[in-house]
Amino acid sequence: MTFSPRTLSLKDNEPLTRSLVEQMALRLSDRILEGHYHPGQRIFEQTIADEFQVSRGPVRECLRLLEKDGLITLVARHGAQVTKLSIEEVKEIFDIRAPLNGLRDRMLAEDPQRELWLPELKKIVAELSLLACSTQSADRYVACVAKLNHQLGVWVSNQRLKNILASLARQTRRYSQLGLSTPARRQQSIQHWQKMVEAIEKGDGDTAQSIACQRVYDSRDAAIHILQNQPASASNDSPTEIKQDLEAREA
Amino acid sequence: MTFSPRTLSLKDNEPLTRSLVEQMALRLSDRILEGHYHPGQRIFEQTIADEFQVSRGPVRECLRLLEKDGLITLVARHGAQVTKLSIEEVKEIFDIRAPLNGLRDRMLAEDPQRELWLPELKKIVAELSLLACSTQSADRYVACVAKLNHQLGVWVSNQRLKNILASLARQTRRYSQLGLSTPARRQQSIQHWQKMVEAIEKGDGDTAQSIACQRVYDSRDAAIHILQNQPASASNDSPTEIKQDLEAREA
DNA sequence: CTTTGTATGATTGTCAACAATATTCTTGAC
DNA sequence: GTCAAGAATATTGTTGACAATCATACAAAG
Repeated sequence: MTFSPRTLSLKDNEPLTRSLVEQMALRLSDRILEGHYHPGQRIFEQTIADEFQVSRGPVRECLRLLEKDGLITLVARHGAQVTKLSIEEVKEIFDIRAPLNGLRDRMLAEDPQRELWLPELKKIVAELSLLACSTQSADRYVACVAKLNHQLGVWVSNQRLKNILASLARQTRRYSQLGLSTPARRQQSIQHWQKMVEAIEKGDGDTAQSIACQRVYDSRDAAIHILQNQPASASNDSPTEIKQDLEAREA
Repeated sequence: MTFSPRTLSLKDNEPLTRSLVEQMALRLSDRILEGHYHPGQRIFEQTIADEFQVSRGPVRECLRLLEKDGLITLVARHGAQVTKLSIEEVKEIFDIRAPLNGLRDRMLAEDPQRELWLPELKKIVAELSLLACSTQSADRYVACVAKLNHQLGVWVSNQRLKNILASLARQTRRYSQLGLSTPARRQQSIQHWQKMVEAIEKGDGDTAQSIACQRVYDSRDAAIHILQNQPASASNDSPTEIKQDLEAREA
């Protein structure tokens, strides 16, 4: 049991530059984002430890990381549960994303070396335009927007900005999808992106910033509108989450 | 040893709503911010554990928290050291603070209930004006600005924004002080604050936002200017920090 | 029928010991 | 004197066990 647990208890092909705890955090956050756990569901240390064939120590550190990332909520002497955001909290996060996306896109528009990555950007936006026309490809459109945002993060020089934006995007992933569920919204979205490319090409930071800001506010409003009309997915207020406890246990 | 370690190993008067780990994180970050540890200094788990009279388990969780807060840097299989920021990194953080402070002050200016806290705000700004005139009270001026920023955080409704801003402010605390070291800069600073109060009183979100943004950029430029002319405090590039290791061990 | 107290199990919080790795020190050759 | 290899030490990574706390179920009293 004790021979080289770091390489054995997880996928061997993953790089060892990341610690065991960080690898677990990555895989756990994937599970949460893919909907394997649902909001409000409790997460038990021993369960996770068994699944990863690790003791509870590293699991606890891992949960601290996920808490700081906003994906789970830790209550002292009660444990962890997948973060369940109220409509107000979703709005809060989008409100923060707006000016930060504005900053990012301004920096990109004012990047002296933007010629290096502009072709790649145009390619993705073109791909996006095709998907936007199709009426039934909401998932693929969302995936492409995610890819686009990821690439923009790669090209931006401010590493901390990149990390904060990635964290906020993760926290609102499921709600961003909501905002792009109608073809009309996707049309609006693609127009924003096209104008963004223009602004970046011209080096117009002001325009790029305001477009980015507006784009986030539009997703915010669309998401909130849907959430308010379908309160089932965000208003389950049973205080103790008993059913979900049982689900977690029988798994 | 085992009788109620949670209340015994730390100050008894602290509230128990916070876990032991969070209490330690608070006290450790205080130490870092007060300069008890200097940038680049290594932090050993066992040393901290001994000082707080706990085992290394909680200390490790605590260090994970501080890492996410940017106060320490964790390297796998090497340990923790107090984060040492390059000039570029300091600039990065200020660049993020600018639009977020802008958002905060816009939200404050557009708060329908701002009448409730405006008098208190005016009082602090008045206090600041007095300190700005005095030529030798840099420390007290900095402290007052910190109090002001803290209060603004209390009044803003977006909890996440408040937390992110607080974290970024902590990371740049020692550099913000640098930016306010000259009386001229303090004069510039107080003028910004006075215009801010006006804008908030009028409910002028646009102006409040742009003033806040400019205020951060001014501190950024002042801090960077000083850092570039006094590179001693940020360019100690000895890779292993040997001397500081020794200091830490003999303590 | 509701409520209160109690017992029981489940879960988190902490610890001390061990394993694995990194660092420092010593020794020796050149 | 400088460098390299190996030993010794220091430090981090992980574990299993125990203590403290929480939640639930159940019984008894009102």
